[in-house]
Amino acid sequence: MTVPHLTPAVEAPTVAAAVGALRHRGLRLSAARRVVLEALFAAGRPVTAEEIADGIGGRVPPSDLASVYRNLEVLERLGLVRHLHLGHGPSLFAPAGDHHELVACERCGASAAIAPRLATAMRAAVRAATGFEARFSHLPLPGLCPRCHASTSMTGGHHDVRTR
Amino acid sequence: MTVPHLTPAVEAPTVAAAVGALRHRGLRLSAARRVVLEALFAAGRPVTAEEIADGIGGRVPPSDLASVYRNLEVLERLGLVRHLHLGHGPSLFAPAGDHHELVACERCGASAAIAPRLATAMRAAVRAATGFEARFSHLPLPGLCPRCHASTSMTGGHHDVRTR
DNA sequence: ATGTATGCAAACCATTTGCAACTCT
DNA sequence: AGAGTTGCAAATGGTTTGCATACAT
Repeated sequence: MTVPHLTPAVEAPTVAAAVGALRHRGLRLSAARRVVLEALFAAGRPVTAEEIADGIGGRVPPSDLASVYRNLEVLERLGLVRHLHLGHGPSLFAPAGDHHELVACERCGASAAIAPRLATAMRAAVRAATGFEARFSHLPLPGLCPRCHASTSMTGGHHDVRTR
Repeated sequence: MTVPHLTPAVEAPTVAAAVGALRHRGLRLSAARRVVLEALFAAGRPVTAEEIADGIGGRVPPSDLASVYRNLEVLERLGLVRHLHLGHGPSLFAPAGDHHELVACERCGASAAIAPRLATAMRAAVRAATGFEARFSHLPLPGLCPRCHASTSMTGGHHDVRTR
């Protein structure tokens, strides 16, 4: 899977930003909260709330799923986290650091960044044609990754398959 | 209860196509099945399974939700129906007749068709830039309708708001 | 007659909420 | 001290499944 942002093992900027934003709103940096942040950065790719609660494969301590959701919501409101949908399956969460616009595979979830120039061009074209303002950050531009597209072609044209 | 509804002009081709496809697969055209088809066409817009079960505002007889889902799945497998997602909220179902590519508002669900020419151009651009094959039929191209975009601007730049 | 489809209830998954206990600041 | 948080359990909303009955062919 292509992940648009390489996140080094830096916890500092994350927690630093979090502390500032949290304090500024009279909120606390609790242990559980920090773990959610760490999990998001440790994963290095968009992850589900459940993956975070499970501890990202042992890289961070496991925590309560309900609290994970609550903290993700808080962090998202603060602009530190964002979530995105792929159509089927649970929402994915990622650090908000880099607001990439993405194209994602409907079938396997792989994603790739869309160059700002291209995103802007498409936005203009869509605006001119429909009046809508296209955005590919919350909901990615949908499509099929090269591999899935290839396998679709091989199998011969077939209808969508629910992958849940 | 028998609801004596007037058959809209569009029912004929629908049911005709359905009968053919169903029979061809050894499936039956039951009353409940026909009602789902009629509901889809009577609605004139993508609708939720629940709306269909509720009878599309009295225009078709209400039916069991589980059966509606089962029938939608059958009809979709036959290529008579398709479903699409808007990110939040339930899936929407529509007749598969016209395979429009759509742009949909993330906030209010409004949608508009994307001209084939534009869709093709974007597909080519995305393919060249990312290798992905863009598709806007199952998952629409995401964005904001003119109204929601305007209200967003007025309110001053703010983060996504969950509208569920 | 016979395999399909239906209706109802129960199960499921992702997510949210109520609430008493707890802990940052 | 006291508001913000947590963990656990229970509630939600959307969708699926088990099963005995009813129906299309």
